[in-house]
Amino acid sequence: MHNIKDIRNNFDVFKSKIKSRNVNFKLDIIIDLDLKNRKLIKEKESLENKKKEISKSRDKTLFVKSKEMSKKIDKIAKDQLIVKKELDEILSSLPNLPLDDVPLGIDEKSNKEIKKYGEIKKFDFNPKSHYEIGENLKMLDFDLASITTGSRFVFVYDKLALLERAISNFMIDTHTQLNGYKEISPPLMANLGSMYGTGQLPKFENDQFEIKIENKNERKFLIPTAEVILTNMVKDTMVNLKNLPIRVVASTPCFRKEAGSYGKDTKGMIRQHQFYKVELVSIVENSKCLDELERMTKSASMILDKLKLPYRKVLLSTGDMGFSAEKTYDIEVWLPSEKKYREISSCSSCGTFQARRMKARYKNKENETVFLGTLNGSGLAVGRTLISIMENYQTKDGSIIIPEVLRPYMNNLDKIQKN
RNA sequence: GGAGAGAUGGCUGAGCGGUUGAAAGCACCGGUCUUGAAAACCGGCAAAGGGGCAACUCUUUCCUGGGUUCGAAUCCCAGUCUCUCCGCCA
Repeated sequence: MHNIKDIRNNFDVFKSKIKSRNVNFKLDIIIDLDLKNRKLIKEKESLENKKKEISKSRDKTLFVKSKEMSKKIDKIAKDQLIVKKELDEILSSLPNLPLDDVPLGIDEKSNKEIKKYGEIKKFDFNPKSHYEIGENLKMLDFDLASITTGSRFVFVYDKLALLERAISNFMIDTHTQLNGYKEISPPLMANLGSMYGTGQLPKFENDQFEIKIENKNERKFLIPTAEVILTNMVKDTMVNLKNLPIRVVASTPCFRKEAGSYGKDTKGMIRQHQFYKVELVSIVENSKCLDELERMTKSASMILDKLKLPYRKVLLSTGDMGFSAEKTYDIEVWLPSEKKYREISSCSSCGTFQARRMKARYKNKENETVFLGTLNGSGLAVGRTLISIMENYQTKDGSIIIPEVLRPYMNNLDKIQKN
């Protein structure tokens, strides 16, 4: 959520930053609404003040007048509320402002590669896609999932299911033991307030799976990412400075409608309605967001280092960033079958953007109440990690070598092969 | 699902129609003392919004939304959440 005062004082900067995010919305209306809003507030408050005086005087002869004023106040308050609501609706649907070092661009083509890591393996055969490998092993079944559930779901069997579980456990252990994150097993549903807090609502409602609930005052959603729940752990709270930074990690299923991506990645496990993801969330003093972003990105990429998978770090452009982000690094892993890097993690600093929506604050050293900084990142997407292991560690006969760091998590199994 | 109890500032907790934005304690910040710290003592300390260059000032807020009243944290109605007991159940 944007601060109207900041917008007012720096409208041109605000305008150009929002524009850089490919929002075409006539922003000038914000100024109009703000002016109108403040005018009505002024009117209302002056009447309220007079009314208060009457009440304080306890002068019975003025009581009638006071009653009239109440009616007037009600009317103005109603008008004011309409204006305020319109203003808030606009402000809450505008994305965060990108930091100055974020490359300008309309999509991923403008992303800036920071660095490549690891070595791309040369195969002496034509590497297969993960879904070919999985189906040959009879350990992935997309057809069955489409019968029981629908498209973009999958059954994972046997040793491949074990591998998926191992990946998740390995990641959590790494983050808790080496990177200072605390493990959480959170609810997998979020209420309206939480969805708003992290920025999934109101703008991206049609990407969310909503749970049907009898009580229509109550809305619940399956989490599209654990970020929603983990970040909202500080919603409406005043965090004690000495408890910062807060670093938490959770492995959860994530649910997304993937509306608008019809025909994209329809084959395989790349883009599913349900997938596991290990999520990192940091809650920090707002001045420390950028340091924390570097730290978080390192924590995430450490996983790929340990798995010995080739990847690259990319700085996203203004057009490719998520709604709440002010700066985002993507980590992209090499997929031999596609002969390109694919996103496996996205680490974002949201600055105070989410904290404003959540009313999540702390008292700084000067004893002022200020908004927290929030960051989130995948550490990593489990499904896509599974894919990348299958593809990068495949052998000519269709088996999969288990990366060494995962073997302790798989009863020391070193290879998955056809039964 | 049935029966009760509750929701007040960062926290604990008083207040139950009119100088109550709200006692007290804790926490926090500043100071005195101390070689330093602790303790003790003194002082400060809610948020959001409006107006003002500023000092400052005004409005709103005691779970949420309605209502009664000149006036509501306090009274009435509806809802949400939390806790306790009973039932059912992983």
